Order: sequence, then C-alpha cells, then structure tokens
Amino acid sequence: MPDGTSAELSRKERDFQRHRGEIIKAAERVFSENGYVSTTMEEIARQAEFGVGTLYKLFDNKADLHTEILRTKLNQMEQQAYAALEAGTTPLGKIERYFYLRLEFFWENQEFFRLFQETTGTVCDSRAGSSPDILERYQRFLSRVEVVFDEGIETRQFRPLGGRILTLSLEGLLRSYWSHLGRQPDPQRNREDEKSLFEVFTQGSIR
Amino acid sequence: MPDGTSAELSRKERDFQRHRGEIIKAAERVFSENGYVSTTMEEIARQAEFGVGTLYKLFDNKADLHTEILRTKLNQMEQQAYAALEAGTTPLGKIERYFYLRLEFFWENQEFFRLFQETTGTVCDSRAGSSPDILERYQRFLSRVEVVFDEGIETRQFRPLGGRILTLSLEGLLRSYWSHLGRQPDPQRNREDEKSLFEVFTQGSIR
DNA sequence: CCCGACTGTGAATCATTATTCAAATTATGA
DNA sequence: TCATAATTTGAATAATGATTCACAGTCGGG
Repeated sequence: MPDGTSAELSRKERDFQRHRGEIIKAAERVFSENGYVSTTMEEIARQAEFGVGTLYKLFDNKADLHTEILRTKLNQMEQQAYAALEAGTTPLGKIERYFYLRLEFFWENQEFFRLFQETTGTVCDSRAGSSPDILERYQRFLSRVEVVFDEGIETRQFRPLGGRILTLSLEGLLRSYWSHLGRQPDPQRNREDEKSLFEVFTQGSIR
Repeated sequence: MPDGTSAELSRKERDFQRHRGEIIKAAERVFSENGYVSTTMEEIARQAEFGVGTLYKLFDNKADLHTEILRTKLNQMEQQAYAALEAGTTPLGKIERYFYLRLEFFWENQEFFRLFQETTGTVCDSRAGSSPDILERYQRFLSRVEVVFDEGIETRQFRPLGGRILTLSLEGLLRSYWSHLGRQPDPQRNREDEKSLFEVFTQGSIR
C-alpha cells in the first residue's frame, strides 16, 4: 500500500468518480442527441469508452443513469436560481435576475436542457424517460418562484393575477423559446430576443 | 346484390370507416393515458374490441395510427384557427379570437392534446412517437399566426418585438397552462385564469 | 345450398435492447 | 514474482412488444 489506507482509498475513490463522470458526460450527449427511447446503453458505453457491463457497475439501470444526470443538473440550477431570487431587492428585481439566470443556465447546459424538456414536458411515463422524482422536484422549484410573485402582488408591483399564473407564464415563455432554439440548426444567442421576451412578460405585447 | 353496385360499395365503405373510427377513438384514449411508448397495439386492440391483426389491416403500423390521429385533429384545429383569425377585424381582435379558440379546442379535445404535447414538445424522435410530418405542419400553422402579429406590429397595435417572438410567447403561455392543467387530477375550466393569461400576454405582468 | 371473395383473428415470428455474469484483465501488497 | 482482490468486459440471456400470416368466419350471388 503506497502511503496509508486513507490515501489509497482516496485514489480509488477519485478513479471511481472520474469514470462515473465520464459516463455521465457521454450519456448526457447521447440522450440529448437521440432522445431517451432511442438511446441504447451500448451506444453510451461506446462513447464513454467502457464496456456495457461497467455502466451497470456504476448505475442501477438506464433510467437511473438518466435520472442521475437530471437530478445533478437540476440541483445546480436550483441553487443558482435561488441565489438569483435572493440577490434582487424588489420582487421585480428578483424575477429579472432569475429570468436571465435561467437563460444563462440554458446556454451553459444545452444538452441537459434537451433531456429536461423531454422529461418535464409531458405527463410522467417512466418508459419514456420521465421520473416522478424529477417532476416533483421541478414543481417544488416552480413553487419557490411562485412565492416571489405572490410577494410582488402583495406589494402591488405585479398585477393581481395570482402567483401561479405568473409563474406558469414566465416558464411557458422560457420553454417555448428554448424549443424554438432547439429547432434551429445552429442556434445563436440573441440578447435582443431575450430582452423582447422579458418585455412581453413585464409590459405585455400591446403598445 | 341488394340494389346496385354503388349502394353495396357504400355500405362496405361505411363499415370500413366506422371500424377505422372506432380504432382511432380507442387509440387516442390509450395513447393519451399511457403515452406513445408505453402503449401497446394489443391494448388498443382490446379497447377497440378488435384483434390486433385488424389494426394492421387498417393502418400500416403503430406510428401510422398515431400520426393519423394527430393529422386529423391538427387539420381540424387549423381550420378553426384560421377561421378565428379571419373573423377578427383588427390584428388584436384576431389574436383574441384565436386565443380563446385554442382554449376552446383544448377543452373539447383533451385526449388529443396529450398526444399533441408529447409529439410537439421535443425534438423529433420517431421511436418516441413524433413525426417530422406533424412537426412541420405545426410549424406552418404557427407561421400563419406570426403573419397576423407582423400585421399588428405594422399597424402599431403591437409592440415592435417581432412576430416570431410574440407567436412563441403566446404559444408558450398556452402550452404551459395546458401542462399545468394536465397535472391536476381533475382539471376544471376556469375563465378567470384564462382571462388572466391573456391579460399577461397583452398587458404584461407589471402593474 | 354452395362457391369464391372479403374480413377478422390471435398465435407464432422476429427484432430490438436492457440486463446479467462468468471469464479476462489489471492492480495491489507481500 | 505470485496470490488475491478489484475492475472491466462483452457474449449470452431474457423480456418485451411490433408485426405477420395461415386459418376461420361471413357475406353476396348463383
């Protein structure tokens, strides 16, 4: 043993985590390119440069691997979103920061967002790659945003339309915009469009 | 032969169409309940009270059956939407009619809308139940709406944010709202919410 | 009543893939 | 270097479910 039990375990642990990470990275790519159903474990293994057996050493099954990716990134997004919501001083300020954070996060994690849209876009069907766990987490996340809208309605900064409706609306705008970008062959970030989107939400479409 | 070739053929034709219709109805129900991937031809056959073989007499395969449902209903929706768009006198009036028509159509065709959201919600993956044909048709449909927004921007009734963004926004609001309803155990129509949604779109969320 | 033609059937076939596991490979420590 | 433990592998297995097709039942006309 090179130098003490703890160091030994630590290297193993490092390798373990590195391999795990590589597999996750490959899986994310393949899932996002082909969709959950059309993705095979074999293809993930090929791209990760491991045998299929190894995938099953590190993950229970296909669904578990898929969920793991979503869970990790969703957590990350949550953390950043909550930070953004807390950074603003007024409800509107919070929402504005939140809005641009979500866009930022999208551009940083486009592959993840394909999985995300696929998973959260429809009613739960585990065979099609959605998991109740993830859906629930997503709903909780939205509830957290709703609270801010409710505050803003309380302080009369937002129209009294209900936090739920405002949350849904904002989420709808974002998701729709991402779908649109996903359909483009080579999507480019366009700050004008982003601004317009936020303007529609805050000011409305009518002149 | 009862009374002339045409009558004979006509009855056959009627039976054929009736059976086809029954299968489509059952399929729509099953697809909407379980999602495309988890739906089996066997289950559709059972609910339609035919043998599996019969399904294959009337449809090429599972995907074809699924697409057929979507195509038919989408056509219907298109027709009605175009009528609504033409009925209005101003761009805003057109869009308002269009908006409420889409909601109306949703409540009349909830099963269809589950398939619709599933199919159009993500990037095309034929194994998961989306077809390029349907996606393209949907995009053409949205382009038709975009034209109206562009007119409205021209006449300065809408803010100059681009017809594409406004179309996406409105579609996003609708889809998000439907997802929300689809998640409820027993969704009830709520005209207040519908009005709020349209208000967010036209007036914005800020007081 | 009998003869095709046409319909409907569901058991058998075929293809696809997730998952397993015995064997091979590699790393560790004496 | 060798024995042992840990890791990796991918061919074999198993389950699922779409699709086929030989057969059975029905209908219309002679």
